[in-house]
Amino acid sequence: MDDTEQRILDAALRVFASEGFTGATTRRIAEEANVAEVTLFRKFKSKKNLLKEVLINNRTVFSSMEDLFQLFQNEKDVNLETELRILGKNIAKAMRDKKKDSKRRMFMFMLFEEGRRRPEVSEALSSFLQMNIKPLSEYFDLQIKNGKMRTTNSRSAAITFVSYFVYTSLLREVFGDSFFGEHDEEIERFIDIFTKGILKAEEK
Amino acid sequence: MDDTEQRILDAALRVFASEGFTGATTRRIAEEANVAEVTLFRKFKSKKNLLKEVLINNRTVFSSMEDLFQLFQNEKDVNLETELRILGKNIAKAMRDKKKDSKRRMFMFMLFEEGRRRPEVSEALSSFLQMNIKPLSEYFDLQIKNGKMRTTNSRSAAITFVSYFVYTSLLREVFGDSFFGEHDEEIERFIDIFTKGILKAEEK
DNA sequence: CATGTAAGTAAGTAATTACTTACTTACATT
DNA sequence: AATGTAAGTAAGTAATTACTTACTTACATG
Repeated sequence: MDDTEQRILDAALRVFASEGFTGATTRRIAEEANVAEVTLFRKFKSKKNLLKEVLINNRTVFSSMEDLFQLFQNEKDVNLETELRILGKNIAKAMRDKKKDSKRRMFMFMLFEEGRRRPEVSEALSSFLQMNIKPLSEYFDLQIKNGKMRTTNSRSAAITFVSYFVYTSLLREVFGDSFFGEHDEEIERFIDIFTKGILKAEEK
Repeated sequence: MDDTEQRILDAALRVFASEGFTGATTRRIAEEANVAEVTLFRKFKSKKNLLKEVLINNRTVFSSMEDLFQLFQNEKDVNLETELRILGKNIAKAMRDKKKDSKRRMFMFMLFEEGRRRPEVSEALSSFLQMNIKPLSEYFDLQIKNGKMRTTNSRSAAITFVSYFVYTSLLREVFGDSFFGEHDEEIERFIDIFTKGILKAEEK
């Protein structure tokens, strides 16, 4: 992969993420990448095509959720609740630490908007989301098999889990940390509800 | 309220929702409202100001969640799980039936994007979200007091609940119904997890 | 040295867009 | 009949934007 091309792709990711597809200008992207605007067109033909290439370029990088799961592949005797708590905090940590991730998250967010109008975009988005949900529901299936988790639809459980993290990280992005309190405490509370439910014991 | 003004506000809501703020043109909005473009500027001065007025105009209408809760104010002896199941299905039904709601949801979605750049927008969005979360967590507080729900942070419970519905309705909007199965079944499964948790009884 | 390649510079085109100005039409109130 | 008001028509302005063309510079390779 060309260095100049890569720099343009990275810049495009950033600018698309912060301005949206319509709001992003090729001039801004070129500026961000430190190339002449014309170079951008020579390499990528059109703005539309650039978006497509950014998507392809980041397809593997987006699957960060998959990496997080490799942590658990070996450890077998750990408590499920503890494991999820660790997973949740790792996700939160990844979101906090890496500024790159914030850009990616916002880029994804932009894809939601753009996906409503452009089928190729929604397709790319769909396969990315599946990439997050699939390993998680496979993990849940395993836990059910191991008798650590009660029999529920594993995909529904995965969606519930992912919903929370997507939604709250979105809110944190828009409102800063003012909307919630401390990250880890909030996650503790979610995991508590997710694992034990909200009902009183005798009501079940 | 002026009839023409209202027609412009309604049209603006629709166009902002489907095109985003940047993508929406004043020409399109005027067309949708069946007025001359110049009328739009006479009444609302600028595109920015129009967005602001749309926000103000819809502030009360957005609080649909509040209405849904009035259903429960009187019934006291119903099972909490059943109640939540009904609430969930009502939300889903409202989303399915009313086409207006789809526009509002998409408008809200656009606000997330726009809110990152414009503080007035994120402010309006914040107060709207509070409007959804507040009655729900008050409801949970009541249930805890009545001994039907175990002691958890009611706000965290509300956010978990809302996360699921916001996220899945977003996905349905972008991907159609292909991403999930039947609406009601999916909700049943979520409520099951939300109320009972995912752990096996002996693991708690 | 000669040639090819990747990049920049500069200027420009055609379309779009938010917004303005000047004037007209239709209707309602005094 | 006279006046005010809310709307339309038409034309235009200044800026922006995606994208193009023509030419130049720098560098690497044969």
